[in-house]
Amino acid sequence: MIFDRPAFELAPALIGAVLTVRGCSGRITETEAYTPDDPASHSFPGPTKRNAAMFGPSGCAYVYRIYGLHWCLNVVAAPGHAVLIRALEPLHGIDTMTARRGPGKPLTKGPGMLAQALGIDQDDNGRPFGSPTFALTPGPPTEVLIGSRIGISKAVDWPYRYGKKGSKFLSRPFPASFCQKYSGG
DNA sequence: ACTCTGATGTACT
DNA sequence: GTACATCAGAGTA
Repeated sequence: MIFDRPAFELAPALIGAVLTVRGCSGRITETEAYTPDDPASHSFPGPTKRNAAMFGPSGCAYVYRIYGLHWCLNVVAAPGHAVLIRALEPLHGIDTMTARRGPGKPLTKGPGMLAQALGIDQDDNGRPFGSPTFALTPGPPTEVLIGSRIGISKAVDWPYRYGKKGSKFLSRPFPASFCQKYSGG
């Protein structure tokens, strides 16, 4: 898995990859790309205390708090680039994830939900992927849908949202999207 | 199915 | 003071 490349290349390549966090894992079904020239990106103003991990080594986590309540998990790509993990298909540790989320609640169909399900918080900011307990492993080639990003107010039309075609584990459907096949790596 | 709104911390003007 | 890369619950239909 090559992390040191633009986020709009890493983001589709992560669709189908397996994310493992301390015994819980899931197949990535939805991502978004954020780049330094993107007004919606935390890296747009340049390095700050919050976004420091985005300018650190590739292949590490960038974790931030959103709306005072939730954590969001990104994968650092090239410097100033990051990929937001927005949804997963749960694979292992489902009982643990259910305990963290609460019975009957969706586990991982949104960035805040999956961070809670996986137990992600501030302590994971800057942590490198590549240990047995914190890993990102490539998946098979996958058909990837492309659309515009969710929950932002700037650069609304940039086609930087990516999803696994046909997946039921998406935060929202992809309306009338492009579809392209990516090799999972 | 949908729309509306409250909750809450932090970075920024 | 304002703006968030959000979610859950209540209300309407």
